[in-house]
Amino acid sequence: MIYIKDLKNHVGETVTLKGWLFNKRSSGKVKFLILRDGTGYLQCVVFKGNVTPEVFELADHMGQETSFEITGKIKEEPRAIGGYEMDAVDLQVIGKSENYPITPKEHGVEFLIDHRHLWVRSRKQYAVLKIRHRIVKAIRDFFDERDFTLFDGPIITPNASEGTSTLFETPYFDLGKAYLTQSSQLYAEAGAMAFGKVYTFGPTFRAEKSKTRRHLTEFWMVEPEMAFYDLDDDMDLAEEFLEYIVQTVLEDRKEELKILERDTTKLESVVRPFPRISYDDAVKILHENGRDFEWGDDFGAPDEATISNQFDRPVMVHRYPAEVKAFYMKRDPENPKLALAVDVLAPEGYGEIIGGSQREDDYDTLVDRIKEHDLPLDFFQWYLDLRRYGSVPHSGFGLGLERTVAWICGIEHLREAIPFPRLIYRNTP
RNA sequence: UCCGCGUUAGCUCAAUGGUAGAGCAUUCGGCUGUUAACCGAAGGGUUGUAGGUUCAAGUCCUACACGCGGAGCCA
Repeated sequence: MIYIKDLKNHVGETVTLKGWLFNKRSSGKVKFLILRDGTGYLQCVVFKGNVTPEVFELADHMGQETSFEITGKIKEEPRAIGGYEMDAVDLQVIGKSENYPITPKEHGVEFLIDHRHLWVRSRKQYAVLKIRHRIVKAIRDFFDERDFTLFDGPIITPNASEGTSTLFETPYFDLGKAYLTQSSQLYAEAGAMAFGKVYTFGPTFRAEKSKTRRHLTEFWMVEPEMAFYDLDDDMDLAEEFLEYIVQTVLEDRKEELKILERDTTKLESVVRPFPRISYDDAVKILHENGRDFEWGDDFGAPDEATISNQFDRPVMVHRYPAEVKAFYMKRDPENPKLALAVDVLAPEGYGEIIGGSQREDDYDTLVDRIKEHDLPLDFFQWYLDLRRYGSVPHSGFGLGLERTVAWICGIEHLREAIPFPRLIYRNTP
């Protein structure tokens, strides 16, 4: 099987390619069929004199997205998309396509999501999902090369790590209710005590009634967890990690970034060191920019945008008021009102892409925190075991895959960053 | 849950309260180098639903449904 991406090795040869009709133009006795095969696009030229009358007639009646097999000689052609072109001598339809809904003109969001199963064939969606795949591979490579062990958490969980209000619920045989995971972090902590450095990578589920371009009910998250790392070590890793992902995509997915018309200078500046500012500094920035903000609150989306707009690369905001953060985060020994937490805010208003912290490693303190948050102590006995048997300082963070994809691709909405988005009012197709 | 905007041809959108149109798609015709090709023609509508005001409603009013954007919450 020969694919379009490999045509540079077949110049001058007569080859047979298989794919779908992306677009078609004609001019009297010459027809241009744009073939799409999942690896690229190729303009196939059908001259009336080069093919049988039947084939020429057939070329005229193929609808958009018809699947077909075409044979012809490959030549270099700077005028054509991709730089190569085929002079066709034969053509065969594999599966016909009539009245394909997604035409080469503009469409609205609702229509496109209704046809998501077809929309992924479009050039821009194709580019986004190719980049998503490269990001996933970069994530795995990064941790694998640094001696992290993949240690996935369960999807079905018995309890909430931070309360049950935002969880999807499902009946579970005689045990009553179970929930879909909203984070594998607690399980990753168990892994870190076994393997030293681990990461989990999988889908997570949030039943939050968020109806914005930055939210999905099902999204993918990668969560590294490291024994003997403090908050500074955690931030060092997060910054190296983001630089690696962005620079890898810049290097490896130039073609796709071009299709997306991404301003790559905004990505080229994503190199270490990233600015690190405390929550207090961030509040100062908000006040200097005329925002009404009270110390102790968590940042809203417009606040995050104001902060991240001060910098040309991701900014790490650390040491948040403990009250707005999760129970498992360790307090700052120098100021017990603060949690040793860090959020990484992406540039260009893409918001929080990483949330992390140093974890509470003291048994008694953790028990107090669980009680303060009115969480059921019974459920956390296994988690407390990690503090009973050889507890160590440890840290980790979670990176939202779709937000990272959206940021790197420069797309408006998270729904385009995953093949089949799940939103509060949509679970089809 | 709250706030704002929207719903007209298969799609994207027009239409002072007065005969519902255009581009794309489709079908037919023309063109030997097109790049979202172009040119000509044809078909295609219970204007989201239910009421109301008016001589007259796509347009004004009310309710509902659905969609989009945002807030809160979060990755």
